[in-house]
Amino acid sequence: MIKIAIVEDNKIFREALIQLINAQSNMHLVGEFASAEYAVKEIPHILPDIVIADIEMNGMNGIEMITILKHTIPAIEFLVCTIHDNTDMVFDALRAGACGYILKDSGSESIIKSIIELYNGGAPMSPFIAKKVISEFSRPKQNNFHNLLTEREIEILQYTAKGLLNKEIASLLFLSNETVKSHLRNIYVKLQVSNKIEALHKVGLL
Amino acid sequence: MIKIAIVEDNKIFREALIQLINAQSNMHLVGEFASAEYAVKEIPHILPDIVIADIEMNGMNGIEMITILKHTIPAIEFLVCTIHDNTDMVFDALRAGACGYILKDSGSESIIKSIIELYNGGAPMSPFIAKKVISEFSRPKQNNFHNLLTEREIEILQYTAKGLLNKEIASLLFLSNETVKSHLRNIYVKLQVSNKIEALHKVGLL
DNA sequence: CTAAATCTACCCCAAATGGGGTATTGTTTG
DNA sequence: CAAACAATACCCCATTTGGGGTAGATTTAG
Repeated sequence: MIKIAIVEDNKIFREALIQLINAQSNMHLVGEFASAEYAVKEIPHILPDIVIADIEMNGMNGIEMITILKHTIPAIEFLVCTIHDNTDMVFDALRAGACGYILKDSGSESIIKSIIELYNGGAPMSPFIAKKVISEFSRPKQNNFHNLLTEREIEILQYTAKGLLNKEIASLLFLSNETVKSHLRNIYVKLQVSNKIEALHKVGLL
Repeated sequence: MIKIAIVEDNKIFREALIQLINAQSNMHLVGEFASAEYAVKEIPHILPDIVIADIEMNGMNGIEMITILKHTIPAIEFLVCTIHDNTDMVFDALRAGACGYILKDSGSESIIKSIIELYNGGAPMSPFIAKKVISEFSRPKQNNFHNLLTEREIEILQYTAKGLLNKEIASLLFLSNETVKSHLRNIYVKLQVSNKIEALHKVGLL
């Protein structure tokens, strides 16, 4: 029996979800909330296995709610169910601790399947969301600054990112410290920054 | 008609995959390779839509192969199909440019479904793999250094991570530069490092 | 071939950072 | 309450970094 709570401020969608859950023999609805504030207060007492959460809500949003609840009771799994597939929102939700992210237009069977997958330790996502998430890993590889920076400059930035001092990089590459410094200065001009950490930010190494 | 190539050094599994693909009306097998070296040479000429790749192979492994081919022809999508669900291997594959990662014991239907999902722009993964990937995003949140560093120290490290100078942090927080420096020195001692970038590494902000 | 870009390396100097102290003021906790 | 911790802020001094040049050697591109 999977204990489920729903946090959704849209009444129509909330009612639909409730009906859907109640129709399942292996699920039990233990709470329904129309606001994140209310959910944050009550969920610690009812301890559901899974919380189905909307993100865009009046007052406290779903991300903040997940952050708080996940911190209080890490065992609860969150299935974000929203109309938005905005990239930032997806990653904010995942960082907050959500393990599933599906879109509201997914259809009933899909939602049920997602709940079960989540309960079994999986991470259900819409294919489109999954692709976004996966792409995040290969993104840093094909970066854009390869046009701007030379091979040597990138090499030196990479060692810089590891926390090495200029002189350490210099001995590694059999260069003078001054040469490493020269490269760094050229990098700063190209990236329009003025220190190592800013440079690492620009090229996505930070 | 989905054009598929297979790279797999295990003959039995390769034959099984070939039979499976050939049995599908909407798929067309355009190449089968028993080694990554051979695949790297030939695949650029046959231009499949999807390459089903093993990772553990004699000679060049699947990761290197994907890295090379993805770099040459970014349009090809890779479905990694392996017996290993080792964390490092999964992330290496994703970083190399694979968009799907399923286990060999997934079953025929599951493999077919994954190919179709990949072809449609999704990112098919075994639930267990998906969970690993998703967890990677929330991992940095529940870090261990909250016991070691004070609130103020974490705050200062966070501004440091943004590339701010000590004096900029000082004015932001209405402190003296010397105070910021003091905090940083205490941080260095606690983390056993000796500069900002190393410190950011230790706490996972880099 | 000439021009541009890259890699190398030096100069000087100022600013920022790191490492060693010490000290005052609260706050927390055993 | 005393001890420990946290936050603030100063001292001195060495090292590192950043910003400005210049310049030779090589490689690349027009």
